[in-house]
Amino acid sequence: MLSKKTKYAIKALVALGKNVENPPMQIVRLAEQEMIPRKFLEQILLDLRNAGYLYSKKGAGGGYSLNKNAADIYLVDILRITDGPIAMVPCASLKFYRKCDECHDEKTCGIRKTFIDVRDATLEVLSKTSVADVIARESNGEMMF
Amino acid sequence: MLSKKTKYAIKALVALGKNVENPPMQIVRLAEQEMIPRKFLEQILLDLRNAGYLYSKKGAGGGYSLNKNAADIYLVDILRITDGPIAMVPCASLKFYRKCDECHDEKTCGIRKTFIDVRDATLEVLSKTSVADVIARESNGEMMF
DNA sequence: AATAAAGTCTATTTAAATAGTAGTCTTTTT
DNA sequence: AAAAAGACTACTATTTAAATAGACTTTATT
Repeated sequence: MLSKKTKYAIKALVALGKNVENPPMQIVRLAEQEMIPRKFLEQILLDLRNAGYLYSKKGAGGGYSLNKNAADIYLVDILRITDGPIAMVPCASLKFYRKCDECHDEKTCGIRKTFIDVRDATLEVLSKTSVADVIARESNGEMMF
Repeated sequence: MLSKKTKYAIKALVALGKNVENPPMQIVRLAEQEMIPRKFLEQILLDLRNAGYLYSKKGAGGGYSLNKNAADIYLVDILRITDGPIAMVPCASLKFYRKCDECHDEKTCGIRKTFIDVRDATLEVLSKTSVADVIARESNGEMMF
């Protein structure tokens, strides 16, 4: 399951993506608008900023805005920032590989390949979906979330 | 991430799949062999049994064995028993649908479709992989887990 | 019939991870 | 100088996963 952190991150990016014509948005406003606990959102935005996805400005009139085009921000990358690995087992992770500790012998474990396939299938979808796609779908009247 | 419960379940099924020519295997033996905490394994086996995947026999000479052919036990079904939904968001779940609570308005949420696609991609892999496949791969010398 | 060897079932405890909060510091504008 | 923002770190609470405990039931053996 996706963590709330990730859901909040996506929501924030979508909101900022829609706000792109306007001046930067303050954390407090964003938190209220998206119903996200303010201090929690603060941390999330910081992470996204430190990863280069957001631009922030301090002081009066400051706030947050996207640092990239919404079409260039892919959900995979966001998930990796907020939730870590995409794979369901650490040993099948591309970016966060770790040895599985239930597994005494990597050579004789029969499930890794399956979960690498799952990972690849997931990656296929998530690395093609951008924040812009999410925004586009919202207005489409499709049933979502 | 897969829970330990699920990993243990898969391990147990694999071990029982290999034990199919022999008399039923006792929980204690299985726990020792697979290095799974005994009482925890006990619960897991019960779940698998109640779902129809295992046969158990009480009393002296009793124990557990597969109740289906290993080729007919698919990982999807096991995951659903031990971890619940396959989807990453409740509103994208086929078997465990729930409304997402961060989402005030299902109509205007842009991420559901993406996570339905992810779910379908995952399902595609997991519903084609059986315990027999896992066993077959073990002996293949492929690097796993 | 008695005993021992198993599994069954439910409740509880512990530990880890997630979610959320608090507070102080820094930068920028007015 | 003051006020309005974000930056950063530490802490607390809540939830979920993992593990443990114990009393009960069934079956085989003697």
